[in-house]
Amino acid sequence: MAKKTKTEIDGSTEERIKEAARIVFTQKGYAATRTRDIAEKAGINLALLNYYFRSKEKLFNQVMLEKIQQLFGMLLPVLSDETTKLEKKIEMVVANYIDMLLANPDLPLFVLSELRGQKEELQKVLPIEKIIQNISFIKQLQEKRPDIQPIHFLMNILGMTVFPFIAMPAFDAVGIIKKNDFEKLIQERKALIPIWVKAMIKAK
Amino acid sequence: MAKKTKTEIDGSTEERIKEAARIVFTQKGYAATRTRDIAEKAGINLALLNYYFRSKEKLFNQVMLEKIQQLFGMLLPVLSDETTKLEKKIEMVVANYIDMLLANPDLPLFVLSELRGQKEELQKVLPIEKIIQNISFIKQLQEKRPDIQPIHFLMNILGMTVFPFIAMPAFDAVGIIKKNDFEKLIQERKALIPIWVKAMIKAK
DNA sequence: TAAATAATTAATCATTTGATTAAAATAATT
DNA sequence: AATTATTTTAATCAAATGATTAATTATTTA
Repeated sequence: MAKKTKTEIDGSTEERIKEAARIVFTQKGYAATRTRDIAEKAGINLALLNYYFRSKEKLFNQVMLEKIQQLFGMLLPVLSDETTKLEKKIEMVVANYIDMLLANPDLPLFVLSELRGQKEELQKVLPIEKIIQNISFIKQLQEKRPDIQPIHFLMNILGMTVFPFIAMPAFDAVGIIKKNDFEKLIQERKALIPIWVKAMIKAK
Repeated sequence: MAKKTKTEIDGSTEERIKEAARIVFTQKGYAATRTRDIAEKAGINLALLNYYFRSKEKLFNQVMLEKIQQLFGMLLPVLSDETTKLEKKIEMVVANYIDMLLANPDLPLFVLSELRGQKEELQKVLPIEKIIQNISFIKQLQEKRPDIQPIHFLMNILGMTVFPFIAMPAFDAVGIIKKNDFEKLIQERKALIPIWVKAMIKAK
């Protein structure tokens, strides 16, 4: 932790470094990111980065934890709400998630690819054991379809929602989808995915 | 291209380097890969790598082209076959794709995350413009559901099939899924995804 | 205002890393 | 066998890069 003082409590320097780090890390990944790039983007001297964050890895871990929270954190509140019924939950999760992803299109690819690298510190900090157990979403699915593992439907929702954002750079690089059409496509999916998920829950 | 001679036509040295490169690049990504790692894994002197492939980037491009082919190449033959009807195509694509992915679990995350980096050479080599147009799969979908863009269903199939492999490292790092359960889950999906896709094509 | 603390910078280190070179070992050709 | 060409290695280079240090500037505090 950097020592706090009035000058940077308002977030000026430390926060500017972190914001630059968010952008560069997310765009290029940990290994391809140079601390000099972050410093330049933040408009500060390279030494300041180490002054505030000690090392590239420490800075990365802070950013990464945020990003993991951002990517997974939204799911629990909705999925574990006891008062909302299954169909409504599906609609809410998909709509919320798509909105978040449209605001952070390269978030999933960043988090999922960096998690492959197994930064030790990170996997401990996640209390996701509860996520799978306590959330009522799982129970609701089990009631409707006791013959199919609930995790399947969760993967289907996430897959259909998140995959387009993961594949977008590839599709874009190849010219399948023009940047502009993408958002339109995604907006359509916001309405369609809940319909599809409900259909597949019923499907025999 | 390296000069060919009897000794390495059988693939000994050059192929051993390439095979090591496939493994290391796929596991760690381009930026995090050190040519020394590849050399060590191949059991050869570092200079040999440059002797055969000139540079890290040239070696990577060769591997990457293979991997792209591996990831996308399988789709066209099945999807564009005029004689196979839609339902059968869905079953075949899912089954073939899952088998391929089980044999190459980190292929999608590797290709999709590296494609984000926009290596110029690569995107030109792909004649995927035809893929979207000529394949009869698209037409078959349009006949059944003229009210929905066919690309949606393609994304659903790919998303439900590929996403588990992309999210697996994350789920694994967090302990959601034990390595062993994963393959069982995937095998279940081989039968389930076609059922789900057919259901969502009918869904109104 | 003076002293002390914090923030910032320029210069520099030490390591890593992709790549090259020159020589040695191996294989092919005559 | 002698010569030539190819393959392989050890040693080294040069650039990139994460990090540190010592000095300078700005801010806070007494």
